[in-house]
Amino acid sequence: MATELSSSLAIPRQSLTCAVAEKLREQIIRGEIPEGAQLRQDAIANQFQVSRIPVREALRQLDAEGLITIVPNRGAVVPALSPQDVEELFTIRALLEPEVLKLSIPELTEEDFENAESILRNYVNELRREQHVSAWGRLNWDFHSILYCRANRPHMMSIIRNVNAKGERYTRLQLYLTHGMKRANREHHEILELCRKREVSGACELLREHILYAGQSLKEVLQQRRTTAAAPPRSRNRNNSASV
Amino acid sequence: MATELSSSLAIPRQSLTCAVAEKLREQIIRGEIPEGAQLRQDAIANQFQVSRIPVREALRQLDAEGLITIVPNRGAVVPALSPQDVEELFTIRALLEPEVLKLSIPELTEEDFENAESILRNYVNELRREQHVSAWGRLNWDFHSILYCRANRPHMMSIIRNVNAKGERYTRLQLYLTHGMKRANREHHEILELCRKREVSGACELLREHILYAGQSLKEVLQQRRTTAAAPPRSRNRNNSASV
DNA sequence: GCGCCGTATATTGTATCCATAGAATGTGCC
DNA sequence: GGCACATTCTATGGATACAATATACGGCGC
Repeated sequence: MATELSSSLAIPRQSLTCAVAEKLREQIIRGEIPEGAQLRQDAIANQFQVSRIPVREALRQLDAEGLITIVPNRGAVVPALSPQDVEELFTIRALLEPEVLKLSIPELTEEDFENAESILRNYVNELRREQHVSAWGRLNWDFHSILYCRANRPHMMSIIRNVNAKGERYTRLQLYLTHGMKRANREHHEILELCRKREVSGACELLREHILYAGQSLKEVLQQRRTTAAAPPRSRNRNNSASV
Repeated sequence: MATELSSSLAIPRQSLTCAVAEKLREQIIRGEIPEGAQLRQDAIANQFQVSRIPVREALRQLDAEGLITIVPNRGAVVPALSPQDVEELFTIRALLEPEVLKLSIPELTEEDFENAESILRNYVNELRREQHVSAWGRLNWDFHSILYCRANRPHMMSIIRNVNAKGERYTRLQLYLTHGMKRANREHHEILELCRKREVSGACELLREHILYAGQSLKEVLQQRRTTAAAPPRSRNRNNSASV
């Protein structure tokens, strides 16, 4: 779906900066680089076998995207989002995405529906093997973005993609910790069905609720986790998944 | 009002990259760097008396913000926005800004109102001397952002600021070409009055119409200009401000 | 124990050099 | 004369070395 390399022509072989930014973005989204982690220019340059120039440019780019925070003279870190931050991100999604869906539904093609269904099947497959948690987030985004693509609103899509990227670490958390996968899957099927029937307002409203529910339950998870984390370190060193 | 050097404390003296990005951003927004203009690294580096590295990083940053477009191996250009693009930007504003205003109104203080009024007074002053067209855009944004600031929604504010920045060149055009200043000024006063009365829904609805109207009239201006521009270059070389 | 100072590390910025992609230019051929 | 192709030129993309600076850390004296 996102492999536009398939076409043999038009291969403007992206710059190293873009490649590094993409790799880092993915690592951050997938949680391989945890919250609060410092991003050392030298380490990254070594890891990708490039000089520090592309790395520095990539970091500036990710900073502008809001995925990392560059504090002057102290380097870049992956910011930890507060429950309020997360709620805000989901509120933004709940505002923008139904609007785009509304514009997109009338233009969706049968091929789009099939692609979306194919993703949902993958979703179910991945649901059984929990080790691929990071794949969930990607499939989640792929599903949503397919439904939006026909709206032909590049600026909105760019914003939505960015907001999703910022929150995707947490989306995965919500899917994982609250067993939200099944509910998400059911809602995805319902939304897709409504799109097929071209029931615009119904689909948009359900999408909105779908996003708001995820945001709300995630916020609760985060607040709970925060209070337990803030509590005195009882002997219970639970099987913590902090580094995931 | 942006001279935060005044405060003796908290002077994290921004990096050169940030300074260059800020200067370029301002030049682009003010239209001093026109649409389609190439941004040469060497030229910029010379202009600001810095090496190319901070310039390159600043360009990446502006690219991520969507203010410029970097084409691999061909450098950065200021993209020309189509009427559809402009309409989309204003649609986004019309969606987000009333939402933020809704959250902000209950928290607005008397001081905020006075600041907003002060800006509106400046607005009227600048209205008389048309040479300061570039100041209009800034005052416009300042007024709007003051009304939103109490919503305490950093992510939304960041998006709104960015969308405004992308469209501000055109906002100025609208204010200038359609004599929209007077109408904008009147609507601003009305919005402010409704905020004072804490009439949330009224203020938000008026704000939404205010934005949509500006977008619509601007779109018409652009379409008209496009068709006339495509027409043979009549002798009319009006007191053009194209290079401003 | 507390504060001060020096060192180590990482970022920030400069200068220089090289490779290469695009564009412009020039040349030859039909 | 116009078009295809080769050459040249310019600006970007990237590497490397080096200087400057700010932060963090550790030890030292009081």
